[in-house]
Amino acid sequence: MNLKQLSMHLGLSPTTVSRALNGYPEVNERTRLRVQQAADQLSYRPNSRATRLATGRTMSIGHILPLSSEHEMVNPVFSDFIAGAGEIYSAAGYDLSLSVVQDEAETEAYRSLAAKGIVDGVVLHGPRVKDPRIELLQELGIPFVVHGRSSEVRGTYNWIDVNNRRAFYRATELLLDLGHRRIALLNGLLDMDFAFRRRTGFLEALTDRGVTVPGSHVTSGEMTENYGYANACRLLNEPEPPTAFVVSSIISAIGVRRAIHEAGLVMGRDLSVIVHDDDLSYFRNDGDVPIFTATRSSVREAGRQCASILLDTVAGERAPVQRLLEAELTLGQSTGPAPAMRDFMSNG
Amino acid sequence: MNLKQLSMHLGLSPTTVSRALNGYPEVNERTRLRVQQAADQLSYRPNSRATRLATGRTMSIGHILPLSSEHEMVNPVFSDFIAGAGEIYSAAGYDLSLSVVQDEAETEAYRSLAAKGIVDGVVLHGPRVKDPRIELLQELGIPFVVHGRSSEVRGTYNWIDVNNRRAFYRATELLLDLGHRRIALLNGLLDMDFAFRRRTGFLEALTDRGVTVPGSHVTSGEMTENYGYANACRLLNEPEPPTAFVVSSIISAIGVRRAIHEAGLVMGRDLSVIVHDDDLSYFRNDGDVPIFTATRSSVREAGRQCASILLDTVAGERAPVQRLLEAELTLGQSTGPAPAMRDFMSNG
DNA sequence: GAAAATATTCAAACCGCTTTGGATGCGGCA
DNA sequence: TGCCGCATCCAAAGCGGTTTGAATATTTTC
Repeated sequence: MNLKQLSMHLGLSPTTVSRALNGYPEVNERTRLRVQQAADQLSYRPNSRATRLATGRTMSIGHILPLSSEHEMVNPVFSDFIAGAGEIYSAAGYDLSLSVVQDEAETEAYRSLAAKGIVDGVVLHGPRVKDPRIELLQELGIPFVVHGRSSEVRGTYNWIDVNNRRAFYRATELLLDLGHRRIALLNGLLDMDFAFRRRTGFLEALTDRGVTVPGSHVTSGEMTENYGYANACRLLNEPEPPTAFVVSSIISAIGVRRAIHEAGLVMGRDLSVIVHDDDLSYFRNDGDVPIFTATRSSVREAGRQCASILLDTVAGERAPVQRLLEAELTLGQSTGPAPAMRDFMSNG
Repeated sequence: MNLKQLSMHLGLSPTTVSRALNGYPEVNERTRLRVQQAADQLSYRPNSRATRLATGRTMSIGHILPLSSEHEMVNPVFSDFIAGAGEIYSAAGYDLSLSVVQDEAETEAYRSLAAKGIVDGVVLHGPRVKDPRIELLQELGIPFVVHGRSSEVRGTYNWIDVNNRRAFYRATELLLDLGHRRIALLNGLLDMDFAFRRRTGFLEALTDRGVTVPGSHVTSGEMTENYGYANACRLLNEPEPPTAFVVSSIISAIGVRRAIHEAGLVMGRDLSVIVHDDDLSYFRNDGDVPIFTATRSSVREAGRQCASILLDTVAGERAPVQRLLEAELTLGQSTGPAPAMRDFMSNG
């Protein structure tokens, strides 16, 4: 059932039927009703290939999921982000077009998305500290929004980010307040903007209190469980091991917990851990007292907000939106006073 | 730059240019070269909206990510699956169109995908024991492939599945061989086909050895970390707690491990755990001796295979493909002889 | 009651590509 | 020389919608 058939069936011109269904004012209300009913009954749905060609818009948003050839990890945050964004897209009648791309081909992927006209806008994931893709997208003139931002890129563009610096500043501060002085950071890859900012927050908090930590206590890598485990093991075996960890991902934190247990220690008593919690749906760090003390910010909500910003931009909204979400610092079971201080307190 | 402009620039007709670029034989080799070069140089890319309308094919595959309103979890396996499938799609020049849909709207989503012609084929995720979507897709006549299968749906269709029954049979068997008699199953939601089959395998192994377990030891739910934790806690507090767990997901198994630790017990000594390991990229259960003894089957590889089966089907391949992947049973640190047997052995 | 204004409908052009059904030109063959 | 076949190219008709510009009803206005 296509438009022509439907219009013949109704004894109307395609023009009128099209207008009736798309809510244009220049069609009689009674006619519109008749058309609407016939369309419902015959379950007519406009062929979107044709609509897209005619309107020049695709009603779909592109996401690029880069797969690094060296690091085999898929961003574990991706599916929850997509779930959030997808809600908004569906509600607005948009599709989501996902391209999985080897990262060396990413530039080409954007170029091609733009030129072939398969999307109306793009969400940029995992921005680097200096991310050339932003300028590329600007140059290509596609509406876009960045999930995160790129510290070393000038100019304004849409982005939405967690206040990573402040979150990690506060997390570190809390540990310092609890008496910890040897604090380690298990961070993401440093070329990622979020990791860079988290480290900045971490280091600033230490500096502001006049605390220094050895370089070996500040690590970065891909945030798998194994990464957390391996680094925690290494650090716990140092002559002067840290008494607290700040961990960039709950997944790595699980590895840290494993290392702590294996060392015969107790998390929250012998060692404190603060994680950044993206509020992933399969690992809810909630409950009466959450497992981990955490800086929490819902990645799903970020997805929702990204999507609506982008849809506004696609619809012609001019001024770029820059939105900084504050993470809440929630206390869980994984933090406590530094051992030394605890001894001091119980001795005194 | 569109086809018309390019053809004028070359002094050729659109027909010839189109044919030259698409490799049709009725164009002079010298001309083809000239066209090819001009296209490259001017970086002409056919507008895919137009191509899609003209050819009637979209070169894109649909995936539907159902979001349940009651269960808020996003399938944690999804992103790795997509990563695998996406590799194949990119290589074949296909896009991936993702719809995030509240599950009560899923039927409508398929209908609409088909009628509006936005995809050439569909991958069905998370099939139920009796899944009406399969018949729907057959009725709609869209090429599709199921990741998993639906036990109570007759007729043949493309599917690719892990041999869940056998995997769990073998896992249970191993535990029985190790002397365990009180074995609990922490399974996924029972209307999911994979969970149903896993339970079958589990129960069959017990029956074959004449072992019975109380109903409370066979649980099902959404496989979050909390689910594993809560149920393990409950079971460990029973008067006759299980000595071993079979767990359907590595994420839930992490919760189980947490419960075991909190109970002051040691996994692999006091309690054995076998998990099904989908080989997720952020939680590699490998290393010299993997953390968990596991039935392992890569979901990424399943994604690849699903994708190629579907592309073949879209290309006109007639016979439905049914492929059963065997999971490998890999020994890790989480299993050991049943405590009673250990005592027996050390006493003897 | 006629002219003007407004409401309603339609024919046809268009979006940018593919593809059908010729055209055109050229060499080979009888 | 005339005809045929082949290689090469092209005009035009789709694909199935939207949108412009104009035509036809229907009211409104005086």
